Amino acid sequence: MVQKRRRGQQLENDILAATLELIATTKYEDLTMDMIAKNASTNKNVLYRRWNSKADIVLAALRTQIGKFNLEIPDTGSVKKDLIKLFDEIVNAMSQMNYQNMIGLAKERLGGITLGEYFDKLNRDNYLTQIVKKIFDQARVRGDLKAEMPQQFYNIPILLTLDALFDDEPITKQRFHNLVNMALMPVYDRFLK
Amino acid sequence: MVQKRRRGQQLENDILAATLELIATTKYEDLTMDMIAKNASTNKNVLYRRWNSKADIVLAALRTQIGKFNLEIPDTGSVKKDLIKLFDEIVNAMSQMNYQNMIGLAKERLGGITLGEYFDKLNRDNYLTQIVKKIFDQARVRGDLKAEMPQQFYNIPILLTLDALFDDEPITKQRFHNLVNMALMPVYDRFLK
DNA sequence: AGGCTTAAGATACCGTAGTACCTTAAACTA
DNA sequence: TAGTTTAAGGTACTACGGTATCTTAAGCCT
Repeated sequence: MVQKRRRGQQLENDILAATLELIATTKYEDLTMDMIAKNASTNKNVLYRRWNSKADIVLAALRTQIGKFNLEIPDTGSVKKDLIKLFDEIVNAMSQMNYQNMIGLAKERLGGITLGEYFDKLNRDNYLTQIVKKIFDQARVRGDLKAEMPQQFYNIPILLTLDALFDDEPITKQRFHNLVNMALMPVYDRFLK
Repeated sequence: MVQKRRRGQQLENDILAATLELIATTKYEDLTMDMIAKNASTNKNVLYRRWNSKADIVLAALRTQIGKFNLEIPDTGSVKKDLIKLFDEIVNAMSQMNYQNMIGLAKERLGGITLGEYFDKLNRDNYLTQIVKKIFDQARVRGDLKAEMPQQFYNIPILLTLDALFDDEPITKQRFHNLVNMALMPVYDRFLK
């Protein structure tokens, strides 16, 4: 029985699903483009026609899952409470699904992405930073903003989160609460009424 | 005339010098281990006996230069002034030597190092973080420390510096002053008398 | 239905990081 | 000085990211 030839979005979805399937059991450095192609019953060329690199396809696959987390944009009326709620949701989301050991996985599996690739994306399409910006948009609408914050400051949460991921301490709500209270709010308070 | 066979430290120095020579004109991704080996008149095996990866050898080579900057540990009697002085020295050092375009170079040439490799080193042997720790050691000796700071907080300067390197704004003293005043001191003040 | 265009399938290829393995010079030991 | 150990030199190899090129199926247009 010959497999019907898939096209377009259908094929793309299948490839990302195949990538996710592999990344659940294989660390990033050990994951090969040929493995992805084979698991999706296709070949490397098809991958490279859609994505520019291994990092790209893996990030794309992970992003489909981040979407499923369906993180609400917190809107408690306070930037600090919004941030706490956001990180709580992240910790919750991580402990769900088959993401129990996601910290170790993220470390191992994202570890192979290069700094250039990473920082390139940081400002463009980083999910956490987008949410932080939205939290400040809400504050602006409420009139809670005293001054506009330099763009770079919106990156601080993801920088600290990433740094936290890569050291060997466990990721807990408490730890993020400390980050919010001791590292984020002291900085952000300056821009808030 | 046959080249005498070099050994030990002598060989190691030659290899790092050869690496630096190449990295001055070649971006990280385009630099090959064979190029380094050839330029040092040796072979890849010798490199891999001393360093574990291309990232390792390149970072080691760059570190020899950072050493030459001979950054003094600032000791002004105030953490804030120490940090300002430190970043001023860094900007000065960067504008010296043939480091005029070092920002672009660092971006291009370090961009190929992976996140894992980078964060792995961050806590272990990051030069900037070491200096920040020393600045706090001095504060501790002076009795200026109200409470011990979590380890992760010593990383904030290098994280912000790296993030600044990878966006497209020019690196200036003013920019670092803003970072110190608006992002670092609000966090650190909590631990200072 | 027949012809055309697009993109998937398949295979072969290149370059480089990293390894295996053997030879040989340098340094150490007696 | 002879013998031994250590590490450098040299060559060949593997594996994987990424590319080139050709064939062929799917979808579209008339």
